Amino acid sequence: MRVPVRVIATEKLLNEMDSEVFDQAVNVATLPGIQHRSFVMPDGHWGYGFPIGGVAAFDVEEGGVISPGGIGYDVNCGMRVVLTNLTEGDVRPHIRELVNTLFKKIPTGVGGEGFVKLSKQEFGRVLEEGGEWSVRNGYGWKEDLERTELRGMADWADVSKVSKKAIDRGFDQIGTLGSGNHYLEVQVVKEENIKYSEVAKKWGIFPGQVVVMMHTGSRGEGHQIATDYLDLFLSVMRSKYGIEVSDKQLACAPFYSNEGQDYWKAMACAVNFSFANRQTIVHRVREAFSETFRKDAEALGMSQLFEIAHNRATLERHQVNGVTRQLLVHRKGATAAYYAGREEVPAFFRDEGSPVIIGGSMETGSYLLVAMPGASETFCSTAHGSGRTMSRARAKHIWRGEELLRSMESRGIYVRAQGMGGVAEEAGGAYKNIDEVVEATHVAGISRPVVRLVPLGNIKG
DNA sequence: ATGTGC
Repeated sequence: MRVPVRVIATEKLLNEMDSEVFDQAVNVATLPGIQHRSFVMPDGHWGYGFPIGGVAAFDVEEGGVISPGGIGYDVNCGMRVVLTNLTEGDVRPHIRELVNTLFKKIPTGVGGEGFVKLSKQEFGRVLEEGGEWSVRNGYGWKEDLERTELRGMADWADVSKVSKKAIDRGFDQIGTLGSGNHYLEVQVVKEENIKYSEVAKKWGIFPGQVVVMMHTGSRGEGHQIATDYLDLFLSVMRSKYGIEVSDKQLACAPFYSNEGQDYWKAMACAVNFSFANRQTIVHRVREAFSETFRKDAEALGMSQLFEIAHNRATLERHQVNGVTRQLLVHRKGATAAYYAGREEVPAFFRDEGSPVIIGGSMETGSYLLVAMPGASETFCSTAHGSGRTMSRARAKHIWRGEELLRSMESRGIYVRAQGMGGVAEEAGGAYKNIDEVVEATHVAGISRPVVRLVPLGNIKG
């Protein structure tokens, strides 16, 4: 091990973690160029190579590596929140119509095709321009970009580093949600769930308000790019760069190598795909609300609060032992928490720090938080979700999709899903207690809860 | 996560 491992958790969460998490965090701590600590966030669980909830930063000037396993197959998977000026009283009577309209307008499920029809050449521009492309083509508002990480565009993207296969998989998937734990949810702000009213008010959040949250990523595009470069790194890692790893799933290459740079530029294309994807979905969400409530999206106050990813590597400056270094921070199932004073904080949030979006299960709710200065310890990182407590197979054994839908509807949550198996897999009971995860990040001083959001309606794959 | 596994 080149650095120690640090797990951020309460005792209960620590006891719930599978033992593979610790083995994996130890493996990560052996990789070339790693700095300070190999971290696990409180929602950590077993993943491909690196744990989900893993954070590792590599000094790129000192032979530090880039590793697809530290980023995840779903490159730049992330969260976006759009506000409305509607209240629970406005929306509840129309929730079925609203959710059905959303379900019709936003394709869900594996292999779902979007409504955006493009030539493969034009698709290259999507991969290089991300959310900028979407907004320029009428999918979203210019000000959405001011409230998106990196302004919705990783500007180092180079489409020539992306395989034809990846292009073929991605070019018809813009504006699609996907499957698994990806979802789009209509949520409500209950007065008693506002935890930090000063910041909530500044962000335009009020008691009774309805907001929209989504969780999706780079679909087949990012998956293929990750697959392509995992293969490439495996073939050169030992022979060309002499890097020995304890687990093949930790395939990596020096950041400043031909292969490392090619993946860095291809990864940015997957990042841009996911920005364009979520941006285009926001456009459809506004259309669905407009149709249901017979008002323009502007009149419905549908401005974007924020969007932030939890599966990416980013070049950032951090202090290590009092020296500022250029680090490649890998966050896999970990949200960036840029506290006030960091250059990454968008202008609107400069005084309080960046929002953090932590998605929970469709039964239990989600959180908005704000980054805290203690995140300087974790390379500006915090948790990203609840974290599963059991396999999808086990969840399907315990719950029946149809039954769960009926039970949720009786509790005021209307869900539309592509398949009933997927519903059972995502049962609230298959996840850790999100309140506990959030509390662990607060106690650690890395992020502070602003509001807990509870579901009214949800669409999923 | 994924045109879901070999």
